[in-house]
Amino acid sequence: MSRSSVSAVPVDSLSAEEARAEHERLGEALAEADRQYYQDDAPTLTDADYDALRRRYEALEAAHPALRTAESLSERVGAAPSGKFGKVTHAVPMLSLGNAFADEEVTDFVGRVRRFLGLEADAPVAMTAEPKIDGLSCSLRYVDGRLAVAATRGDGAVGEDVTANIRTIHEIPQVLKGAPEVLEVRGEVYLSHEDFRRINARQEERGLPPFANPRNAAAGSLRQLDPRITAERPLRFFAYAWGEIAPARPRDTQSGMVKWFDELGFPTNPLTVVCESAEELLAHYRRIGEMRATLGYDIDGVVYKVDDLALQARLGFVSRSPRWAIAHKFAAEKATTILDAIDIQVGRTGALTPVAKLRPVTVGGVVVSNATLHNEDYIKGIGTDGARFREHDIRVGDTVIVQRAGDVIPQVLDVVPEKRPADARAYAFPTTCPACGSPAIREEGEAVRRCTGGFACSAQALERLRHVVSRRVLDIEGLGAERLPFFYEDPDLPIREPADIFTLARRDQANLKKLKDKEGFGALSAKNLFDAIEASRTVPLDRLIAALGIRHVGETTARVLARAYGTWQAFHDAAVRVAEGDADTRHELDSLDQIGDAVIDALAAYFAEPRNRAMVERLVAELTVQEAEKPKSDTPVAGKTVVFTGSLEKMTRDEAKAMAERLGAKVAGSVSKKTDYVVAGPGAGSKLDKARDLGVIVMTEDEWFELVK
DNA sequence: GCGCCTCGAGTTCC
DNA sequence: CTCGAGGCGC
Repeated sequence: MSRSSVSAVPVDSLSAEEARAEHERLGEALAEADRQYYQDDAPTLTDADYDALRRRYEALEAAHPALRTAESLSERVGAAPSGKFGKVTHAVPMLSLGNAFADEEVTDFVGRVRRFLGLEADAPVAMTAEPKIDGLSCSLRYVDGRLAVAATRGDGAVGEDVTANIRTIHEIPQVLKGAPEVLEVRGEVYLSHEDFRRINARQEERGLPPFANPRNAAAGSLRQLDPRITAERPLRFFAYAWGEIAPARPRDTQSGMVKWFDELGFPTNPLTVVCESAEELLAHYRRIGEMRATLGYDIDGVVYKVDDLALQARLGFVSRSPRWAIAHKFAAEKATTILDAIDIQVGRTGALTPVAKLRPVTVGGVVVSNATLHNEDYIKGIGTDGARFREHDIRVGDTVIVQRAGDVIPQVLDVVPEKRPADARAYAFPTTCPACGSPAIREEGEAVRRCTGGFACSAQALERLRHVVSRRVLDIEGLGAERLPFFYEDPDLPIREPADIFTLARRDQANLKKLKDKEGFGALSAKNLFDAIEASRTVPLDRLIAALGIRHVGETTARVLARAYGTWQAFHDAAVRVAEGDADTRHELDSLDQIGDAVIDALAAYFAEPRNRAMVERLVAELTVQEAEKPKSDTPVAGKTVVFTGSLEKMTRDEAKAMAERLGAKVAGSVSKKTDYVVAGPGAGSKLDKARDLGVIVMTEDEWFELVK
């Protein structure tokens, strides 16, 4: 049999061994064909032959699910960055939006915007309202009017290069007339209901499994390695946002920008309107809700944005999402099913989290079989659920109501008491760790029960490693949740602590290249893994601090610490000092924004433990740590610590803080001997007195503006 | 001391 | 995405 011919033996009549052999052979042939097609640009197979191979390969996996491993080609195509799509760093990050479900949250949002801007409670603020399309967000970069790069959202900072696939979308112009030198248009790629049905019919004709919903089909189509497949899928696009624009943005409102996109030839959503109050926004929300079923494409809510771009700039961002926009989601679809069991998972901090194992049920187009139960009290029904007191206690065997929160995360909402089996017993939450058997205790006043096993608990160790390699921390491609347990257990090349990741290649050399001979590993995947690890060896200080996994020190707090200390050595020394009980250092940390006793205690406890310190030393010895992005140093207030107090009249407190930080100053909450300036509005009290006692410079808002001008 | 806001730590499915 | 809790303003 030649490599490119396809066996006619029905896949389900093959033995497991025969199937495995054929699967492997086809995988190699397909990989080779891909290489020729993409790299050498010289295909040796016709499209039809390639498709036949591919279909046989997938049919084998369908009949023999054991073949569908992380190494499988079909997994590599829809899954995480496979190395086949290039990475694209967004010039301006693509952020996510905050959510609202109840009308009240929308009113709150509008109130928050007004308050932040210092407007009267009933002052009109122009806001746009537009349907929230349920597809994939994409950023299209045009240089000199030609489509240059198209990227998926990714983690918001770095996405995947899907330019070739985007070029197959007819609705997206390849060339723009009268566009600025650089223009990034952002919007949603989606599939209409009609086209979705057509694609699924074709999938079935070809004996392939149908897509669960239009969004999955759109995602699968956009992330095809083969643009010829994408071209068969009539994807559509709506433009609603932008990234970099140079030399200048031509309009000064959100609605004006969308109109401009329309003039440039992009599809824009016809249901976009400008409103002036929360009531008008809600009225439009209801109008769109009524039209939902007849729109012909999926939407999952309505997005509201402050229209004036100057106001958007003043409002700025909160951590990951803009303060000037919110997504008002439609109520999630609910379903009932039976709770078969309650599993306990152990997190990296030792937290025991109960997970509901459900009789599989379709909710919102996806089959759900697991759902979080949050904690011990949630199962008992202690506490409140919004306005209403929860009275359920959740028992194994119960019929439960499930929804996908924000249409994503499955959640057990309630039980149906009438359907409770007579023999159902109240759930007894374990008091020992299911992984290591150590006692699991609940601290006074805490909701979570934690395993006390610490270093002895393998579940915790594994979760800590998982945290280290995760995307928001060291982001090591090819060493994800799937592979880590395999390395953790491995007798030859174990990864038991973070430093082990970076010594892996060395140890492998010493062991005569064992990795590539391991099951599921080839020479290529071993090399890819080593390359990814090498690429992560240089880390920004904030990510390193986040990687330590200190309680209460996540992404944001790590960044605060990194900026405050600048270098690993400075941070490390401060942490050691505070662990030794140094009061000055404690005070210095306390003066940092958002850092208080709980964070300092956690930091001190971590560095007081010799095993942690040794582990960290070993890790840092393997890394090149980049100094933290220096705050601006060329402004009059750079490096100074400022405290705002009293009622500010020229700017809101948040604006004042954002402004000072932009200029490289640190904003502290309380006055200390480290404070350089106190900016006092009318009605300032004890902080002003303290500033005078300490001889700190006190100024008015006007004097502050004069200083920073 | 209370209440608001933000962050961290947990979670699912593709 | 949600919940709980820390930080901080009032």
